[in-house]
Amino acid sequence: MPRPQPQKPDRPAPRLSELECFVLGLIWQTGPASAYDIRRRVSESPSTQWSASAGAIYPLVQRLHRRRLLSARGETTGRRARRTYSITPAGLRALRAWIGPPLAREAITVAYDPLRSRARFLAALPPEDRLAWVDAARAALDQVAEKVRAWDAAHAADPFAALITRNGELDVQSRARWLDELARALAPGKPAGPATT
Amino acid sequence: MPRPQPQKPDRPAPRLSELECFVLGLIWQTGPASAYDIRRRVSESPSTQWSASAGAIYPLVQRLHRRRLLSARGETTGRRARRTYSITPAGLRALRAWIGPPLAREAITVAYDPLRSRARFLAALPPEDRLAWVDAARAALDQVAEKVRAWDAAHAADPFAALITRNGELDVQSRARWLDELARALAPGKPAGPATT
DNA sequence: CCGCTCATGTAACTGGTTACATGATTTA
DNA sequence: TAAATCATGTAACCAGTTACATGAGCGG
Repeated sequence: MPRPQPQKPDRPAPRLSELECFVLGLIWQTGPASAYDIRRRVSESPSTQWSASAGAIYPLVQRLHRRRLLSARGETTGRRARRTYSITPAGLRALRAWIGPPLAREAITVAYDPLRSRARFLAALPPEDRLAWVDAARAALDQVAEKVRAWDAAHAADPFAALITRNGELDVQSRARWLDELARALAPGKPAGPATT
Repeated sequence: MPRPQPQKPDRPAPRLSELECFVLGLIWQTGPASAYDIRRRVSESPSTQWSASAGAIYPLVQRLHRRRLLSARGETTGRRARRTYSITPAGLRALRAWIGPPLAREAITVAYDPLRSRARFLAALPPEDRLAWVDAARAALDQVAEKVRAWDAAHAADPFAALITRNGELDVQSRARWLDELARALAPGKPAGPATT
C-alpha cells in the first residue's frame, strides 16, 4: 500500500477564517492600512470575539498577502519594515464570497451567548444566589449598552455604520428583557429547578 | 543568566475553557454520563459554537477527570472501555465559579453575530445584490427560528429549559427585526454606502 | 540621553478542528 | 453472518492565544 506522500506537495488553500475575511473587509473599507491599524480597529469593535493580538494579526496579513488577496506597499524606513496593505481584485472577490449570498452555514445560527450558557445551569447555584446572578448579569449588560452607545457616538458621521451599531443595541436590549423574564420566573414562591446537589 | 527550566515542573492548572465548564454543567444536570452522551447533548444545542467532535469531547473529559472535577465509573466490558462520569464536589465548585457571580469578563459582551460581521461590509456588494443578501439572511433566520421551536418542543417538560430556549427566540426575533430595518434603509432611492470599488 | 509609547514582529503553547481507526452492538 | 450504526478513542493540524523581543520616534 503506497500511501503516497506524508507531506502533501500541493495542499489546497484552506478556507478563509472569519477573522481573515473580517480583516479583508476592514482593509476594503478604508484602503491602505498597516497591520497595526487593523489591530486597533479590531480591538475597538464592541464584540470581544477576537483579542486582536499581534500574534493573530501579523501572521494573518502575511497569509493574505501570500495568497494575493492583499497587496503590500513597503516603505521600509531604516531597517524596519513599514508596510501598508490594500485589497486586490481577488481579495474583493473573496470578501464578496464570504458575505454571500449564499450565506455560509456557520452564519446561520442562534448567536452564542455566554450568559445563556451560564443561565442554563443556574439551578446549580444555591436558590438564594440565583437572583443575585440575574442582577449581576443585568448590571453587566448595562455596562455593555454604554459601550455600544460610545461606539455609536464615535461613528455618528457614517449612517451605514449606525445600522451596524443598531444590531448591538437590539441584541443588548433583547437579552436584558430576557433577564427580566428570568428574574420574574425566579421570584420567591416559585420553585425554579431541581435541588442543588 | 540561569533561565532555570525549559520545562516547568509544576505548571499551574490553566483556566477552564467555556466548553469544559459547559460540559461540567451538562454532567451536573443529568448525573452520570458517558463522553458519547455529552457529545450528543452538545450537538443537539441550537448554537453552532461547538462541533461536539469526538476529538474535542474525549480528551476534554479525560482532562476534567485528571483534575478531579469528574469522577469516573468504568464498566469495562470486554477489552473496550465504557466509562460514565459524574461531577465531584470540586467540580461543582468549579461550575459555580464559572456561572458566577462575579461574571467573567468574557461573558460581558455584545454577542458575536456572523450576520452583523457580514452586513458591516454590505456596501462591498454591487448595490443590486444588497437587498438579495438581506432576503437570504432573513430566510436563514426563519430556518433558525424553526430549529429553536423544535428544540423547545423537545424540552417542553422542563419549565426551566423553556427559559433558556426563550433566549434563543428573542435573539432570533431581534435580529430579524434588525434585518427589516436594514432592508428599509436599503430601499431604492436611498444611497447606502460608498461605491463598490 | 532616558524612558515611554508606537509599531512590527516571533516563539511557544493550546483548545479546538477534521479525518481516521477500530471494537461492540444491532439489524437485515 | 454481513452491513450498518453505536461508541471510544487517536493523529495531525491549525488558527488563535499569551508572552516576549526589539526597533523607531518623541517628550522631558
